[in-house]
Amino acid sequence: MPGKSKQKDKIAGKTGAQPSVYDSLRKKGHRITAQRETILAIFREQEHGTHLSAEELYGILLQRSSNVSLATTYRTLKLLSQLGLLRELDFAEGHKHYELKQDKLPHQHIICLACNQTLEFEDHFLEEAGQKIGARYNFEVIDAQFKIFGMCPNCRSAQKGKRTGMTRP
Amino acid sequence: MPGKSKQKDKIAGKTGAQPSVYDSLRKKGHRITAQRETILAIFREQEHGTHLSAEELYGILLQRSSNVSLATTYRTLKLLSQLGLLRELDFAEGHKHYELKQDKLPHQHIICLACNQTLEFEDHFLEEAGQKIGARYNFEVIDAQFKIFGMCPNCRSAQKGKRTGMTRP
DNA sequence: ATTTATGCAAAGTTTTTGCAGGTTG
DNA sequence: CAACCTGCAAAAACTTTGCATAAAT
Repeated sequence: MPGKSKQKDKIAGKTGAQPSVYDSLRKKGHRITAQRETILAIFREQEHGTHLSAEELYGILLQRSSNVSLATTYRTLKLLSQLGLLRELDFAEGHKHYELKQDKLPHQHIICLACNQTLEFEDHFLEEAGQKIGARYNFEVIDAQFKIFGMCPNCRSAQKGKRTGMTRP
Repeated sequence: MPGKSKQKDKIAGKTGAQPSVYDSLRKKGHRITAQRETILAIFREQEHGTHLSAEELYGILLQRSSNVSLATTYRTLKLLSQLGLLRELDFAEGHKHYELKQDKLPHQHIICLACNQTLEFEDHFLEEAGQKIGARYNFEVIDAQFKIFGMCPNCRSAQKGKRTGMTRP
């Protein structure tokens, strides 16, 4: 279990962010920078379940004239994922996606291998299972992901009777 | 200039390949080639649960003087995964891993984000859950993967002090 | 004979890194 | 101020692709 040191430090959040985020950063000697705050803010603005790729996030940053470089975008995504603030998702598309890690409403994904469509579904049991299994191996669980890969109804019928190769979107 | 001698790879035969594999290939008009057989044979020789990256597999192919190119290695891994003969695994390391898909002894993974060590655990419940959830969305389930990302006992204590160590091998 | 697969090398994507100069605590 | 972070561009890591030839059905 992570040490829940709920320090009542009145860390004045610059953007009204949850103190836990700052704790997570500082805990390991990382610093709070404008770039990191901007990126976190963008994730918080997204609808629950929205996931962004590094390029997509960078695109949003550009739109806002945020002076965050692509390199920093990647560095930040990696760092925040390792701190457990973001979830790193891989849908076998050749690049990763990231979403805000939320304690409530955990969800999992079902991915169509033909059209890359992803659906989300909730399942509390899986969350618990992840914690339990992690504990069994003495791991500190950062994220548990259940992914179902398959063919969506559309692509299934599209390929029926065909002997075509695979389509690459 | 490359007077390629015949693709005289040891063609299956003694590997006791299951007919279902050939069916899977032929079903969609794919062909059975020496390269594909060699690659499948290598996977069958691995211990249950062993997963190989494209480069690792290519390394093995080179060791055996199998004239399978890296391009074909990639193409074959992708094809076999799409046919459901291999499982494509992504451990957030920047490259994918593949393992033989086996109907019995399904297993899942727990991955250390610091040292990339992976452990396997069996859980039949998760397999069933994947099928059930897939059915709910009318998906044809090709693979269901449950992955737990975290910090292994070793890395947990190593980081207690200060190190941010997140080096890549 | 026709269609599919392979090898090669070049090109494509996605992600990482070295450094000098800014920033944070 | 010392440690940490960032931007930039170059480079690395990984994967895909065009095309001529080879092989499977």
